[in-house]
Amino acid sequence: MELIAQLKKDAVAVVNKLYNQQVDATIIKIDKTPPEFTGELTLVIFPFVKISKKNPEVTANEIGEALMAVNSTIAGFNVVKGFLNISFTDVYWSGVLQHIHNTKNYGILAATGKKVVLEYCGPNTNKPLHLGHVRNVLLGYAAANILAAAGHEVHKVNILNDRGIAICKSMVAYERNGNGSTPASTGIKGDHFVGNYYIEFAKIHEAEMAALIAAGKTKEEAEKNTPIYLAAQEMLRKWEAGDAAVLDLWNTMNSWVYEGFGVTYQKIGIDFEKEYKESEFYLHGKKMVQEGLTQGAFFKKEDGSIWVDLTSDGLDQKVLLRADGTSMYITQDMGVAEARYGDFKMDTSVYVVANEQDYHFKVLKLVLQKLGRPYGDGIYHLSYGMVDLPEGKMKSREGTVVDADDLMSEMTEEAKSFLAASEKSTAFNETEKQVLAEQIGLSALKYFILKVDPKKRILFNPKESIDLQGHTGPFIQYSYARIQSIFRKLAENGLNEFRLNGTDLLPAEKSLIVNIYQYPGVIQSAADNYSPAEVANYIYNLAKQFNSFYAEHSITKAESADKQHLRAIIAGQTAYILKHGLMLLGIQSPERM
RNA sequence: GGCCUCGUAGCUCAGUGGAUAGAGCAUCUGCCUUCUAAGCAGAGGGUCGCAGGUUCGAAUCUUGCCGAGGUCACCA
Repeated sequence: MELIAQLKKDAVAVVNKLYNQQVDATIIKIDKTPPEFTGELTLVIFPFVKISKKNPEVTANEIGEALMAVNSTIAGFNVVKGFLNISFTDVYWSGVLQHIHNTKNYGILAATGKKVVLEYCGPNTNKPLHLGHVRNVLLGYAAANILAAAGHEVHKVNILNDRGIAICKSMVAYERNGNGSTPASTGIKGDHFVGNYYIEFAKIHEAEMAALIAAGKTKEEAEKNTPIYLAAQEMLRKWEAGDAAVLDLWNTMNSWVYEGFGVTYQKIGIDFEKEYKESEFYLHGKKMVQEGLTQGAFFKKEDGSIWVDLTSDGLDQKVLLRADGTSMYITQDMGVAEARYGDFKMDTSVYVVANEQDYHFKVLKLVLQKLGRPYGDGIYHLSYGMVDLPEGKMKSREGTVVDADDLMSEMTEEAKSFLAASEKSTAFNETEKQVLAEQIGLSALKYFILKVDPKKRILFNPKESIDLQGHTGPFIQYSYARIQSIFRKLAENGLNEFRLNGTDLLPAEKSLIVNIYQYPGVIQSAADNYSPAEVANYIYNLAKQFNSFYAEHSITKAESADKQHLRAIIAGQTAYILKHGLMLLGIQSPERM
């Protein structure tokens, strides 16, 4: 990065001197030189032709000559149309490599002192996690890692939507048809067990609706008046009233769900520093609404409901508390945000939530700002596109929901059969094969999702399994594993330490160093943009570039000892970045595969 | 209808003011007595949704239109 900054400075000085001007750095445009041209950095000349009053080629040559005179790290330049392609010396790039080689934790940026709380996952406690949650948690976990690598102090938290009508539906169905069975007695994972009763509820509800419609009710009337729906509403009222038996069942069923979630979290490889339960904070949210009313930030309508007027912010009026005093969805988020600030005093609150809630988070931020909360300005909604199936949205009623646990198992099986079909299958014992298949299968799944820009929707076709070759996680893992194999071979010959001696670089060696040099900048940009996809695409390109190098140039049988050391260092740094980058994405790097 | 997001190769995606728009999958052709072929090298495949505007220069910024999705609930 300092390379570009220096070149920019030099360019400003040179242009001002050559053409007797006072230009500022904003008109300097420097890009990475595309691979089909010689050079590492390119200065775009077009902005200067008005000043120089000469054609682009002449201007470029003048500036190129002048730059060489002031900057001794520039080895040469070439001019193509309006572009000045600049090459730096092999000595310079060798020095860069040496510096990186000496840097502990290369890619980790200096501490910023900024505290970030990142909320992700946010499951409802009435059913297991599905593909949508998978994107959420992969994105959240990776974003948290990247923000931490960029120097922030990051705290990962979960929000459990543990109350409300949904869990009551599962509870009612369980009371009717559960017959005292438990996850333990049935051998069913807790979250799936409770989810089954949610499905059970839907079935009963549908049957009862049909009966009501047959008895002459409209669909809308029937929807709200089936005996089981009324029972769920009654259950919710009792819950809010603190009915002991209802609370007991609620606690029991939620504990089953949490146990199941824990297994899924572990399998997918995510964690939380703290979990907030909606049930514990929604009451505080109500107090905040009352406070806002007293302050005059909110207003009360005749029926007693409390509203916020956001029309001056380009939004509408929004109800915060119903006339009967019961809370809204937004109330819990207010309460949780307050509690969280008490816990962490964070500068930024990142909420990883799908883009269907864009409006909600605009409102939340404005409401907290109107309440004068110090954490209001720091609210950031990391909004991501939904995961769609070829038929459109996932619908539990149509059984098209892709279950998170099933999906992970399927990918593991996929990797397992790929391995079984390979001749290197014999190199691993059964336990190793199982571990490897999980690492590779999960890698394929995670990379498939993370390589896509978060804000774009993802199309997932369950019929076409996720690839294990090409632009995939396993490709990057494989590139890493092959480099490790090189180091095992070198170690067999007693070579464990490497140092740079000669400084001559082949173009392929130089361009790998240039690419390695980009890594901290990639982390910075990925953190600024909350985009793990930037890291994912960068490490893919690095792996691809290295694989190409690998096919052309041997390391164990390099032309000279100096070349062997140089390439070992390049390979070592490449492997380090691949592993580190994968780690940021929540993907493991097997040493052999 | 208002607002928001997206539209790039047959498919899945990169590319947010610079050069002849790039990868992967799929199709086709080569490469394993040489560090792991989950790899490498190459071929074909494009009106960057459409039309205007700004600019020396537009996939990128802007306006309009078309298409897809989301949202505008006293649901969460």
